[in-house]
Amino acid sequence: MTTITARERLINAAVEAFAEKGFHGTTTRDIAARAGMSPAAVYVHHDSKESLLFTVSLEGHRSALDVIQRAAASETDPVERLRTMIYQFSLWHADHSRVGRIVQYEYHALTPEHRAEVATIRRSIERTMQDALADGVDQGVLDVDDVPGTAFSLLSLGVDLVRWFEPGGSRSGHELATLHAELAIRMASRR
Amino acid sequence: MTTITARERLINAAVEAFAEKGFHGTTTRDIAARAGMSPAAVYVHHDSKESLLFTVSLEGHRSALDVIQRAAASETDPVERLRTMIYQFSLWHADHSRVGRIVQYEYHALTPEHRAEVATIRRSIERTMQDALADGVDQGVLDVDDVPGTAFSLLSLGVDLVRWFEPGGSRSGHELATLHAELAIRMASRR
DNA sequence: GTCTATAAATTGATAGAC
DNA sequence: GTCTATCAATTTATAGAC
Repeated sequence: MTTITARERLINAAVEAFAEKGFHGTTTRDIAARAGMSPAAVYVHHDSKESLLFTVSLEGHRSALDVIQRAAASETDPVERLRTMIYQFSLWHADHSRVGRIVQYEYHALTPEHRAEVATIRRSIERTMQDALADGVDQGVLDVDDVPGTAFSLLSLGVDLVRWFEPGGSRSGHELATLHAELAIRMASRR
Repeated sequence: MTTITARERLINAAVEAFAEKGFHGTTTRDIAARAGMSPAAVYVHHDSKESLLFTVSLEGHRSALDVIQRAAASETDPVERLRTMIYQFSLWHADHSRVGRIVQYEYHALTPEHRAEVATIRRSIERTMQDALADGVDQGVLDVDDVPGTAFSLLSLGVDLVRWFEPGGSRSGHELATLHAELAIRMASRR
């Protein structure tokens, strides 16, 4: 049995609210109401509105990094590894589109210190993607002129999902992730 | 000689502020200060903070649509047309990254009526891209399984630039747009 | 740990003098 | 068309009772 603490209820409410209205468009009253609590209850469990954002953003960044690192480690063939990495990264953004929106779009609302902390995770994600491309080029299986630029572009496919993706829409996350993986291989494989 | 009206000064100030802090994170006092005016002066030239956003967003959407439509009309060969469309669309997002950020990320801050108006422009952009792909497939020059999905993915390359692009950074808009155009051809051309 | 009540500051927008 | 002054509402966060 999973017990949901008041602290977690507030985090879930913050995810909903921040994803829907953005950090600055969300009031602490709104978060409290979504969690079924009074405005004052927020501050019993969290220091500030920004610390609530940081909690969500940090957890989201860690989860996205974990997904792409696991995918990178799961395959040895560079082409299949690329396919899995892009599939999983895009699928994560579809399956966690609300958290993903907060991760990607509320980055500037973090304090400088908190922003610096998630920035290191972002760099790890980018490096993981670049390393996978560079290794495929070294093995003579991939053909990538501009490794950093192509890595960014591949990640953009997943990232940009959160701008418009709605669960229950006409396309499933699996469908979009499969398309992205296919496009990624065309972008990076030898022809 | 170009005369800049007070109204335009306020629009430029709003572009800066909205791109930097988002619509809800920007105060009308901030906009006024950037334009070198008192807070009250804003309302002499614009009805509300949201109408300032709408002015910027509408003009931005129209400009982006214009760029991709001109590019589509400038070439007849489907491959070269695709290259030009993606090059120009990505270049526009790099050259207008602040307006682009407002176009893409402050869409939900518009009133429902204003949002509906820019939504029709968005659909035109997507249709222009889809038509170009479908025509190339018909001519047997492009190979695209999922035309709507691929069109979205191609546009994502340019759109996602505005999330991180800074003028004067290590990569020029031309460089990125050239890369995107090359990747687009690999994604959509017959192999 | 929850609430009601409220402080203290900020916000979008307006009034009215010049 | 600009300003100073200000209103009315809202905001983040806290105080203190239970």
